[in-house]
Amino acid sequence: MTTIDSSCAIARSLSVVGERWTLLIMREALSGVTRFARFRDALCVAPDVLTNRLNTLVDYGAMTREPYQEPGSRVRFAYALTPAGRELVVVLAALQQWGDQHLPWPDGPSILRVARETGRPLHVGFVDDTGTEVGLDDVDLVRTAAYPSSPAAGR
Amino acid sequence: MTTIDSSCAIARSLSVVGERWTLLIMREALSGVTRFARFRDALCVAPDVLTNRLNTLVDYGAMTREPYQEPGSRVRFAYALTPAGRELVVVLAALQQWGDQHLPWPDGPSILRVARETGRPLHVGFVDDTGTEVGLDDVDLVRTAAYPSSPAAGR
DNA sequence: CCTCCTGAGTAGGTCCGACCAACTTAGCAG
DNA sequence: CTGCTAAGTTGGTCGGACCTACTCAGGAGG
Repeated sequence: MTTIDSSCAIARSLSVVGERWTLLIMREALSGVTRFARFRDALCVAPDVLTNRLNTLVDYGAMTREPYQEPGSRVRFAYALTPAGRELVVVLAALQQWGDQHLPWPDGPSILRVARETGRPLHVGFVDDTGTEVGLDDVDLVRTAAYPSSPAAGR
Repeated sequence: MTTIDSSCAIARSLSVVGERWTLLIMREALSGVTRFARFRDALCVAPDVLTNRLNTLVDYGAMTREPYQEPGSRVRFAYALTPAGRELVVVLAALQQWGDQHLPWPDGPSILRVARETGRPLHVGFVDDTGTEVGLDDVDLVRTAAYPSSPAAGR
């Protein structure tokens, strides 16, 4: 996936988070995991692949790699989400919502999205600049002048 | 990706749409593409890979494969989005929004999301059951009883 | 009739990346 | 000085992505 230079924002995002394991790594990170071995053990992902994915996440600003030192231990490295990385919760929640609806699981959802303040259930949707929600059928994707006219340029 | 039987809805969704090309195929489908050759030419994807991806999308209910016949031509097949497939616009828009914000492109966004009725710009976000938007920091992901306790079960 | 063209794939070979297991390196604990 | 652990690196295998060429069916044109 070397399409980071695509004019399509979807393709650019996918070049960062579209490889295998990456979004599952972000799921773990959002639930508080920061260390290499915990990612590896939680996901059973091969260490070389994990190294690779963490590096691209750091390279593109979704995570930071920072040394830390627990008392009585040597310096180690922690992977922390950046604000940009934290915003991927929208993508993850959208995938989760889709999976819950269209690929249901006998026991029901294993994770719910609720508002921290009110406890109300949440869903992911489209909102306009006045804060009112808009249904999927009212969403229009319009091309700007930046849209490429040549074929295959949207790759 | 044979994790369609995961208890995690994110992992299940990714087993359907998480492979390379799949979400780009859905992007084309959402902009009206229905035929094999048009997908292939728009994305420059290898035909065997395209066959494979279209089949899994059909298998899991995101698309249908239906024969059609243009006058003066033999029967061919069209790939059409199902309602479930159309709902993936939320995932695509979330990826697009993230890419526009964090991996910007010199010419600016090539596609905008606007409300069909009002023309107002749209973004993807969390909405509660009263229709009010909730900021990312107010989103809480809570585990239900269906959440697996064994390690690596969330894969 | 024979040939060409087009749409929708299938088939064969190459190569890269995921996977697995073993090894490494650095520091602390006993 | 021997283990133990965290955080990787390295080497080999194998499946899937990739590219090219081929197939197959039905018009259209000559």
